[in-house]
Amino acid sequence: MMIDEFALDTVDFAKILADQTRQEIMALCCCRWVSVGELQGQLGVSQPTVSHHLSVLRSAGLVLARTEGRQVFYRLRQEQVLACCESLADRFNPAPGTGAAGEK
Amino acid sequence: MMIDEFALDTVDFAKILADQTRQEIMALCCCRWVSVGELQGQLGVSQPTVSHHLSVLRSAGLVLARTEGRQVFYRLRQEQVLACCESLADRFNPAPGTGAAGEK
DNA sequence: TTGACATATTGATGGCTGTCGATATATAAT
DNA sequence: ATTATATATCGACAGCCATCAATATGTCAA
Repeated sequence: MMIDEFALDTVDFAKILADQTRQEIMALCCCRWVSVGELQGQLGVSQPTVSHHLSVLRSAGLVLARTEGRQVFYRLRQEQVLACCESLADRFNPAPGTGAAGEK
Repeated sequence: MMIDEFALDTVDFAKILADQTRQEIMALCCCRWVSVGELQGQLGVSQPTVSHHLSVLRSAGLVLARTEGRQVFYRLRQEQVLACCESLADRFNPAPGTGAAGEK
């Protein structure tokens, strides 16, 4: 149960988060569709840089993309992100409740 | 409320987690005191490397250190780690209830 | 088709950092 | 004091990656 297509490794997930610009992009497209242009406007970086980060996020399955006309809108896959955050937290939590039998 | 000495920035926190060896160290000293030597034994890296990572974790306030004789024992500050994980998750959660006034 | 606009890709570069060997520091034992 | 053990620090190096300028690709308008 609770197994999505493929979950991100906790280290890979952290590596993706380990960048200021990328976290800002994630926050900006959190609960709404945002175009690349608007992202570039908000952040202070070049357009190729924005595309690069979006490519990373897309490869990791952390954003969805929707093309409309000549622009592309992105949106954060919040469930995936939160699931990864939970995996992280779990790694540093003693696991008394894995669903197995002999609970303490 | 809920303001600890100083909380880690979400980006800085992610950067600290963005390394395989460091996450392993954190997991190894999660709920117990572990010496540098034992860490080195478990991981496949040199002793200076272990010390380096511990230094990073110590500077970030994510581990406690206790010297005993000639060895030093480290232990993860789980509360800090979990608090940072929560900060991360919060960043990608719409915040309808921050306690502030003008909710949407 | 031509031109304007939006995004993606390529290639190059500079900075950061994880790693190690060598060495320093500190403590315990003889 | 000397030696052995445990950890920390230093210096150097290699690999990774965020960034940009230039260019390619794709789409709409005229």
